[in-house]
Amino acid sequence: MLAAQRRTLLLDRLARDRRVIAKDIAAELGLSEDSIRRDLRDLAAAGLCQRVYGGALPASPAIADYTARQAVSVDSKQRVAVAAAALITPGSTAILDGGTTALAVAQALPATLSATVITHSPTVAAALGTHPHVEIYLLGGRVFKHSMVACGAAAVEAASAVHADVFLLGVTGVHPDAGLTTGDPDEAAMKRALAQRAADTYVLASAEKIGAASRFTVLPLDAVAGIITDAPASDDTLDHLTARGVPILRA
Amino acid sequence: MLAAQRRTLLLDRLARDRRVIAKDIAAELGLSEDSIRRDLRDLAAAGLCQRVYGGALPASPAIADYTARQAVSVDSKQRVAVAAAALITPGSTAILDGGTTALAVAQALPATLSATVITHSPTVAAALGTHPHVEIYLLGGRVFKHSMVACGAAAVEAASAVHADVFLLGVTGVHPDAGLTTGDPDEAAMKRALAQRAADTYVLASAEKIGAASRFTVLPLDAVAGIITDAPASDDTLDHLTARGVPILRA
DNA sequence: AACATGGCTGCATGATCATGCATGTTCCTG
DNA sequence: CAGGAACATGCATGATCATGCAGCCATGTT
Repeated sequence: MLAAQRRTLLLDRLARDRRVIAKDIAAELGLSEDSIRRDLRDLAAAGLCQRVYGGALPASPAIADYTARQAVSVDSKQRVAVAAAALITPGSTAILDGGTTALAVAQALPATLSATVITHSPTVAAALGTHPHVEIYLLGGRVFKHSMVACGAAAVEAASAVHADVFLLGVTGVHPDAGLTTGDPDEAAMKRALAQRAADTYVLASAEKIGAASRFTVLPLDAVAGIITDAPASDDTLDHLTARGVPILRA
Repeated sequence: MLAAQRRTLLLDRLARDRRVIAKDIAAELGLSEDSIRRDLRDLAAAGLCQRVYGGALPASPAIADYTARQAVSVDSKQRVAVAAAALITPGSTAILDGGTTALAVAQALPATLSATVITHSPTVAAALGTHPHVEIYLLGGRVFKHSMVACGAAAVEAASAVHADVFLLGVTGVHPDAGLTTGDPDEAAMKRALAQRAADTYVLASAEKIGAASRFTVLPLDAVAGIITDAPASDDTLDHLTARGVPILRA
């Protein structure tokens, strides 16, 4: 782990847990507390966190949000993202959903990839800006702040004009009965509209999503071409899904 | 392996793993760490990655925007941005252009601002994500990579559906004869369409833009409500503009 | 064929940085 | 107020870095 990565890890934890304890992080990373303290001191000097006795607190909600975008490497989402990125083949057209996992997919695309990516997420589009050979098509509309995606009637309308080979769909739950779910009705409608515009829909489902269900159904399970997950092979929910004929792609 | 191939390999690894460690890559490719370091140094200079102690990290979109292009006149843009941010008043609706100066405006908005911002730049929209009370409306279309804004027929069409109080327009040149200019015809058309949708258009023009002219005219000088600049008060070009009745707002 | 040029590479050098430990200080808790 | 935990600081060590230099190779020129 690079020292610079450790700092983003600290900011990430800060955003997630709303606090950081120097001793715990030192033990977790196998470093001396001195190094962690030095990091926290420097981050505080840069205004990125607030130093307190025993650890640190977030500097402000805005900063915490900003840093949360820079996810740290080898975690569950990253594995799923790398596997999903392989589905966007050179020359193809893909629809990329919003959310943190889809953002990780955008960042995991090889820098040399030549393809067309359609997205309703400004964050994803911004991340794709560093890929010189990726054509970006942005779907506009009212931006739903929680997940930073364009939703609503205008966005659905804009989606109706596109066609793609694959749609990489992010959800908050994959459940044997409830199907694929998310937390907002407008978001669900937008995802549903996007699924209709692609030949194949693949679901991005890091391990914690498997077996979970949110309030609004996006699609039934049999409407997708595959579910990409890093959940362990012995997962009961996955066995149910496999029994129903839903292809599981191991990340 | 050619040196150029090695660089693309580094960028791909960076996308896949979210980091690169100089020592590991050197061992893997059978090269000295010096060569890898040289590569990373050059890639960082090109804005394609971020050099850190021990290796490199991916360049974040915002950073790529700033470093790759005008790392110059950052202070100048910042002053203009702060002055322009004051034009987006609480409760109003503003159209915010793309480009680095407009991005600076987005970042200069107070965190407590309650307003509606319409933009065709995914980068600007992403930056506004941290403002909890700013309603974001995204205009979609094909994204023009150089300045990261949606352009083309679909974007112009989407623009026709909105209405705003002010439009903060970014240009590359403000010239007494050529008027307000930019470097791309589609971009110019999009900016023109946006100007029609706002009651007042203000131009973001940091000092180096004054007196410059690019190839495509966006608007004549008398079509705008004001030009926001930090150019010195004794500037000849500004005197010409003032003589023609164009209001100058000092940043 | 002989030579010059320029890019790429590896090595050596001194500088810089990250880290852990020791020391003395400050802070929290009971 | 006492004990212990957390802290800042200085220092030693090893890793990493920038720079300059020399060798190698491909290319183009005489």
